[in-house]
Amino acid sequence: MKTNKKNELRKKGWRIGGVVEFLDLTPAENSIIELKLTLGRHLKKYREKLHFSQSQVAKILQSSQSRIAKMEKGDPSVSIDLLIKSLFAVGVNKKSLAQIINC
Amino acid sequence: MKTNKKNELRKKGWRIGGVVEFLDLTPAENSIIELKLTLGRHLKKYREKLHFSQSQVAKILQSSQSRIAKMEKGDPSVSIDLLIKSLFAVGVNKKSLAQIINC
DNA sequence: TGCAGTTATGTCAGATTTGACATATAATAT
DNA sequence: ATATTATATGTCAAATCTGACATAACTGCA
Repeated sequence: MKTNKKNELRKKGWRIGGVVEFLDLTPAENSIIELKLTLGRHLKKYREKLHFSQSQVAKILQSSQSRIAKMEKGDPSVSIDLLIKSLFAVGVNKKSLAQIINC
Repeated sequence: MKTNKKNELRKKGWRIGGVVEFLDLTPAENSIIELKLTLGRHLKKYREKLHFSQSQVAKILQSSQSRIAKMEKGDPSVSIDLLIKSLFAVGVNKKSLAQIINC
């Protein structure tokens, strides 16, 4: 992984786990981070397609505007669980989730 | 949702959230539970294909045998995060993850 | 410009998830 | 039958994630 890419992630708050701070991410770690970013991007896409604000989506999800923002921005404090729950809640089904993940 | 199906889930420890204990799950809630069960089943499938024991996989994942068992059994204490991390760690890629989810 | 609506970022107490452990049960071999 | 190895289940302290809140930054618009 290129160092500037890693710095970009670090800037976003990603802690590149403990001892391996200065080593490359494993493929699995990479995939997880990529996946979160992808899911967040698509959440935003769906929300915008529905012409909803983050606050409106937050209400539907019983969450908060700030958390929606974090999801869409790929904040490391957000779990894949929450991202997938949110996508389902805005009407994404298994099939489209699979497409999102595959891309 | 059929009552006996719901009892089956309840037996496994699923709490059918608070007030709606006696109501059907929302489609989103349903999808999440289904997804966890699917991911767990496939984790087991991959592990067995590799001829690994749960303990061996646990070591790779820096987890524990009991948590692997819980993942494979669809225990409600397991997150989608952990399931997906585990699948990646045993060699599943985005494409096959998408296939798993879609099925 | 100032204002209203929206999104971004930081913080934190409470909730959830975690690995680890003990121990039970199941499967397999000798 | 009884070791051995594998899997299942319950518990819990520590780690992580959550909604909520404050507040900053951005966006368009009168």
